[in-house]
Amino acid sequence: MSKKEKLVKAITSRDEDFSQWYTDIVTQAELSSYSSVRGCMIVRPYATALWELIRDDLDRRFKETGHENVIMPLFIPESLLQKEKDHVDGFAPEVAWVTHGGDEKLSERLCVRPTSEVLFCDHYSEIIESWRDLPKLYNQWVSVVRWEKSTRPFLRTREFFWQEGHTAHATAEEAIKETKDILELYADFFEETLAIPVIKGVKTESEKFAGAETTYTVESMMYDGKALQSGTSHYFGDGFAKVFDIQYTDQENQLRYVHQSSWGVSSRSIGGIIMVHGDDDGLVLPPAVAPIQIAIIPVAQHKEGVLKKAAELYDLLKENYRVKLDDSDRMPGWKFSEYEMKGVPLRLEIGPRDIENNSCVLVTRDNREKIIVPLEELEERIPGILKEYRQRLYDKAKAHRASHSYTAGSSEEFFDLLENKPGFVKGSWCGSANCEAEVKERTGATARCITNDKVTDNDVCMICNEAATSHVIWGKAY
RNA sequence: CGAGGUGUAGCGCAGUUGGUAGCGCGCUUGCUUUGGGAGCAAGAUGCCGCAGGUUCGAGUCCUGUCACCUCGACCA
Repeated sequence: MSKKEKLVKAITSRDEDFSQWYTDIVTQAELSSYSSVRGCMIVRPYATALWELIRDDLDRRFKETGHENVIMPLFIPESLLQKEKDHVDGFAPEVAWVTHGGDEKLSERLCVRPTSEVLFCDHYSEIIESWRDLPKLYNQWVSVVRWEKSTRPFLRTREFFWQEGHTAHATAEEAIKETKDILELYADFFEETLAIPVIKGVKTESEKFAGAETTYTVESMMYDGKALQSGTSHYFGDGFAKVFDIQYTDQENQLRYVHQSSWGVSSRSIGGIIMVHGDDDGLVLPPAVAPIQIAIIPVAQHKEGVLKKAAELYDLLKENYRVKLDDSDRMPGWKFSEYEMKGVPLRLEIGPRDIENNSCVLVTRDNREKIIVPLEELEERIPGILKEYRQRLYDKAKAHRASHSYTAGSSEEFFDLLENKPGFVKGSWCGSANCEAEVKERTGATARCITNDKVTDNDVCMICNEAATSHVIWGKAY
């Protein structure tokens, strides 16, 4: 079989039809299934394992930085949701309502949480009294519901899984520091753990979270050049505190409002992993979150000693890695394709020839390079091989982003790039919502984030030609 | 929620002017195979999305409805 020929015919080529490719991966790699509830997905065991690893990594980071997990109710009374105007305006159109308990109509309808700011605020108003109670660094791992019109597995579903951190601080400075620290935490998580390069920045007024003063974001670029908002961290100032009356007494016996932040990363990140790293043979998973890191495939397993040796290697490696020994009666070639489809970083082949040479064959998922390793070197070689593998994923994604990123020097160039080149376009902006809306109308692209690049006197708005106040990354988004 | 498309076996599909259900893959069992999705043989699997209607007779025609897909609008 030629190298160029697609090994797995079941997957549509990425370049031919990207969204069909995405759907194929999701079903073929057994990540999710459609459920009987429209817009909600079944997260299958493989994707659940992936999500658990993502969760564990983030959770460890949160706990290392002093955060505590809590669990808030699934429901929000309508009156509570109504309290903060911007917030309710932002979410009301897409909330699901519970109106009955059994046969009885509820005196007040309950919404299924689309996010939990108001629940945390309500709770904080009761438990915070003194400066000694601060800061409160809470997080929860839950699912939320937003009644989306059109849905796609992992990227947009009516119920999705996430963590939402909600913190309360004595001062604005402290809350802003928290907001930014979390942004850094998220960036590091995406880059190190998921090998996905991100751009950090601030959302524009029209793109920021409903009720926030400032929204920070990490944005990543998918293979098709579209952006995925991968994590957000919001600074609330004391806006919610004033509405929900969250006050504490400071060291001078003065009543003060707390300053708050909230931040979240969702199961959407799974969609990001698929669309950044995946290829025409299936998923490609970063080692840190791969449910199976090494797949051991015995070759000619009916021959004496093969399964025994494979089992020995399994026992050796399972101490430090998530290993799967596939001794099913499938053909070896079938197994190769199967674990490539599932994005397993490393395949270990062991057959009679290897046993004779006291070695085995390691194959890395991304480039399919075959490395023959003497068995006595196996344990010491694997960490380096996985490290280089992760680095290749990251470098490849970064190079792809670089080759699909542009800086517009003029208005014509700006609109031409956005209309004709998939990817990110950096362009200076005057700060007006009208100009932003015009870009969206003409090109479908939105302001992904404001960078902290310096603005000079020569920089003008790409839309209206007035003096620019910031540099913005523009792009079409999921 | 707008425009278009598709619903027939687990999956992908065929099914002619209306005449009573088929192919490929997968699944089960057995034998032979095993270094890139094996071969042969024997099996199993259907309220033709759902509800009405026309007809002696409907997968096929009509009406309604639901679901899914693609593209817009809205959004993590």
